[in-house]
Amino acid sequence: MKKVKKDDIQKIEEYLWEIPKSFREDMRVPARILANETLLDDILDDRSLSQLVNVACLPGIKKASLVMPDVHEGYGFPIGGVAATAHPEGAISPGGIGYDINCGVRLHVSKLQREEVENRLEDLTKELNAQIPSGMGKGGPIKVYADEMDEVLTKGAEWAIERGYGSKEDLQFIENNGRLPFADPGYVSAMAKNRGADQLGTIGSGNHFVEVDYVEEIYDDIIAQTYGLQKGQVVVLIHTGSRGLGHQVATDHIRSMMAAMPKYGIQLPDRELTCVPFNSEEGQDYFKAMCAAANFAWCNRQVISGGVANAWQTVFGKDGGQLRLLYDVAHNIAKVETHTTEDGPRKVIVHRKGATRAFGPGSDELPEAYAKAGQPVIIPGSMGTCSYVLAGAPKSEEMTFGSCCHGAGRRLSRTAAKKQVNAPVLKQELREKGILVEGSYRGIAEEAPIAYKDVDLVVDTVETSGIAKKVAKLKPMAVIKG
DNA sequence: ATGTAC
Repeated sequence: MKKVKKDDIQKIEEYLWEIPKSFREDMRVPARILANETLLDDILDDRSLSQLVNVACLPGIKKASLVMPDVHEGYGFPIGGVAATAHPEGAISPGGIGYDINCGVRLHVSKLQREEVENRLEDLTKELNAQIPSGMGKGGPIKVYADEMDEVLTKGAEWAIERGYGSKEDLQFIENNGRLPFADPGYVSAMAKNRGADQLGTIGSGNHFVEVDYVEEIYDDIIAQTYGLQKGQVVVLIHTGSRGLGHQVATDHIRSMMAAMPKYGIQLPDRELTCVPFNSEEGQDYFKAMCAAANFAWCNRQVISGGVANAWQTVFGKDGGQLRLLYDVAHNIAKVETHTTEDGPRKVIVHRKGATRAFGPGSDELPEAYAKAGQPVIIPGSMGTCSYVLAGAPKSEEMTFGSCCHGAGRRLSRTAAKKQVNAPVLKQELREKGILVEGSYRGIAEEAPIAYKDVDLVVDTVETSGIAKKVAKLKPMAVIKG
């Protein structure tokens, strides 16, 4: 396969680069990279750009194959990628969504200030760790079987709210109100349901976490006020997805799609791009299952919010107040949306893999309270650095199908990170910086700050590109990991 | 990411 070299990439505007369609004859659209030169140079040596070019070959892809500045290699598609295909006959590809269907983040805001929480940080960390199971394969206190699981898969976050995890007001602050209507549990295998049966309310491992932060800086006073963020305020960030259930949904449907592909005469440069027409039987089966797994993930994050609230109340009592949900947004998902393409406005299937929806002001997908501000875009950084709250801006519609980056983005593989990092030492270093970390040494090593790109650089790139606006910077105080 | 490899 022809490797992408710097000479093959044209700069088309500040922080926007293009690999033209002429680069390889199987490309159907150009490939575009949102990055500054430093971030671009970092990805020339790995497979990110080859994968980006491969995605440009998908049947029905519109306008361009895109990557955000936090891009890195993934299964078939790069992580940090966006691909929109023609609805209804264009491709749907599980690799464009990822194994962790509806991996996403939610942010809660507390009424407490940094100083008030700092005094009790040890206790709070212990309590969060006790309330929220983490780690590979770890189960939680709730068990959902048979009909009840089908209800979770259909209702999403609402299922948890009905059982006392959070309140009805939360729903409007979740992307799609925490429920995709096309979910059909009938397309989720018994094995997938079984793997998820005891995993509601658990964070899993890898980059998943529950983190306590304080607002270190406000960049946009008006939007911050709209979102209810103030300097010094303590917030809680939750990052997890659909656990073993979503993973099994991806596994099952990738397998059946691979078998079905010849029937549709689809040929692709990489078998990991497996896809079928969205409106084919296999495409619809996967889509319904993917929506169900997405609902499971929203339910999972909602149950975790309940665990966080319990820990909060235990440590701070009634005076600690509530943890209002600021927003919950997915970054591994496919959606049918209307966007402007080379055909004008039309329906497309937007694959976001390690990319966050970032709708600008005026979108009717936003809660009323945020209509003028734009959608909150939550960007978790790495463990010891910082995270950001951004607001979706108008240019995201023009440039990225209403999408933005999803984090700092890996620069080292998990294995490379483990080789370079001494976890006990890192844990102690972070403690000396005032950051308490609970998690396995393996998890801590794999997620070390050195394993990630510079989140400040990533965020500056998306802001300069105009797809999102900086609202606030969050500094970690305590992290619970798998 | 993931009962860390069909």
